[in-house]
Amino acid sequence: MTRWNEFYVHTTREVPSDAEVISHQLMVRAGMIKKLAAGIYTYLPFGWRSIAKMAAIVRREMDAAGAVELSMPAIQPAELWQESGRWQRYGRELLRMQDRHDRDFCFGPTHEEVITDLVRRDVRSYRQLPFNLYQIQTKFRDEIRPRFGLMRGREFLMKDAYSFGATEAQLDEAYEAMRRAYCAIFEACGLEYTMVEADTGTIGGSSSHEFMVVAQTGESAVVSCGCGYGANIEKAESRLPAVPVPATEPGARRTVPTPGHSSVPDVAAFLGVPATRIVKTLLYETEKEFVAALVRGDREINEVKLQNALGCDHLALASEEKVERLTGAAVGFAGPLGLPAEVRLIADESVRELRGFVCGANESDAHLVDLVWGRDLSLPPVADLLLVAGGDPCPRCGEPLQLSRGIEVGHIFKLGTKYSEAMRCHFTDEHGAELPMIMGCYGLGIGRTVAAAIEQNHDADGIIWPLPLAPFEVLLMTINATDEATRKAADELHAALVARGIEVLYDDRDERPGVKFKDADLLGIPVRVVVGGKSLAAGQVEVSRRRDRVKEAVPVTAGLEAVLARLAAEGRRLPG
RNA sequence: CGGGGCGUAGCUCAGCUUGGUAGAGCGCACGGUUCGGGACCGUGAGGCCGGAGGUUCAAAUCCUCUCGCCCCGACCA
Repeated sequence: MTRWNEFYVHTTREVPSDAEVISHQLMVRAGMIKKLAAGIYTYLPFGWRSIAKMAAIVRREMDAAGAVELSMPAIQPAELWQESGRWQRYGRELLRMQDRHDRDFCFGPTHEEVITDLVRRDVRSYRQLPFNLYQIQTKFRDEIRPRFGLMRGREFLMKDAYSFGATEAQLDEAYEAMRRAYCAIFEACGLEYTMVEADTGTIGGSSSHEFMVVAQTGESAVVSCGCGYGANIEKAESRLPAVPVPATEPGARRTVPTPGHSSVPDVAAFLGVPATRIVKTLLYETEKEFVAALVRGDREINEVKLQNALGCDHLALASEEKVERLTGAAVGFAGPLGLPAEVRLIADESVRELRGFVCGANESDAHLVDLVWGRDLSLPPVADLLLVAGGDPCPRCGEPLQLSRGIEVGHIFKLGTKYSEAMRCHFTDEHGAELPMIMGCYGLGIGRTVAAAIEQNHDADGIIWPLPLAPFEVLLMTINATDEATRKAADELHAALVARGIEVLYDDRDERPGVKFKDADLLGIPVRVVVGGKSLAAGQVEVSRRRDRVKEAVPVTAGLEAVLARLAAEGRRLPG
């Protein structure tokens, strides 16, 4: 029984100036969330109901997949993080604090350390494996730049699960069960989503997939293909068609002046060669060394791939001063030939087949032309460093790849033994051998999924909730709350709906109809019932769905059935 | 961390250049007229102009410091 006047919901007409994306704007306007500090939000009652719905769906599917719920501490001692090595490596994103005894703690951004510590104390034998533990909990990651409301908050709700097994096969099974559970969850939410291959990054591990809700405002770029291939842009591969090499044998290497032409398009135009025959040289700095990465002139470097190929923790483009010191030239004239020995060279596949190519001369206002690998310089170690672009051929079938954007709402990982080895989480197998457990971890952003649902389901007037995530199923409103007949009819219908187990928000405010209609559209509750006014005088109530706004007047006595029919059309299964 | 911007009523913002009694719209309270798509009229409440220091007869306004927030970039499970 929820009457608007007794509930705590405050809608606004104006959008706060910091809300950029539609889901953030609508969540604030609909009174779902309120910002307390950068990236930190209160979930107001209307928003919390939706979060709770999401959490319930996640619990249902996780339980069905055989995972077991627990709840771990949000505050974690530094020792565990020092043991896994992440106290140093995690960086500023880890919110650290000290207690009164000056002991170090952090607010958990994730729980691999805690769960591994827990399990190693309890589990000894292969006969106690496998299992999968999960929690829904508040995490904190001190993001450099929180934005977009719940989409990229610092404090956020996440479901995280951790599987432990004795064998690779058990890991594969747990991973597959999670994959299926995630599909079931996002389908249950009524979301349009895709699963893509993802980079495993510094977490390591053999396999990883991300679940993306398709949205223009998504922060992640993904490529996909009709054949079923899909990957995060950080991971995406392609088979680039070879560039035709010139028919004539390249002449001897020469240095040519290219005054003021430092960018690839400039140089290409100035020299009259296609960008595909230029080798672009980018200087990076890692925690260990300087790196020159080579890529074909028309393409970009994928820095995630480069970082993986180099095996470094930090990677950044070298500063202008450092580039000038290393190359002895202004920025824009770097090349692989004649760099100091301290600079490590690495090349993308795209430059391997080039002959007679152009590159910077490591001399201001000059480029080298007619270079040939093996003749003028040796080909550096080659790796896949390519940033895939839309239209590139699919690595599986060769058809053009589609580039789109998505919101990462779930991420599943095969961790392997990274943490169990570092933290000695061992078990004894049937032969008496002591082995590290094989782990998987499976994250799902609760609040982010709700935000993504709004991003995907709204119109100019407000939210259009998919029923499973809707804070309420039915909005019942009176046209004239002070009219006795209206109040009586609405009260009765309200009671009838509640008796059927329907979640109703009863807007009984003494407000002008326009205000209540606008609020109803903004809140986006799937089914609306309007009682009062002319229709009630004719013995009718008006029933409609937020999704299509097709209004139908039905006799008061048929109001309940009309609402139930619309709920059924929204996918509600009704008891009895 | 680099660059840019903003802190004035609950919200959105003017006022600052050129120092001189604190403003508008929305929201809120009260009265009246209204009443099926964010009504209208009237009255009213509500501010240490983010904070600290300085200049000045006088500071929202000028100067210094500081805190918070936002945008772009770098970074990122």
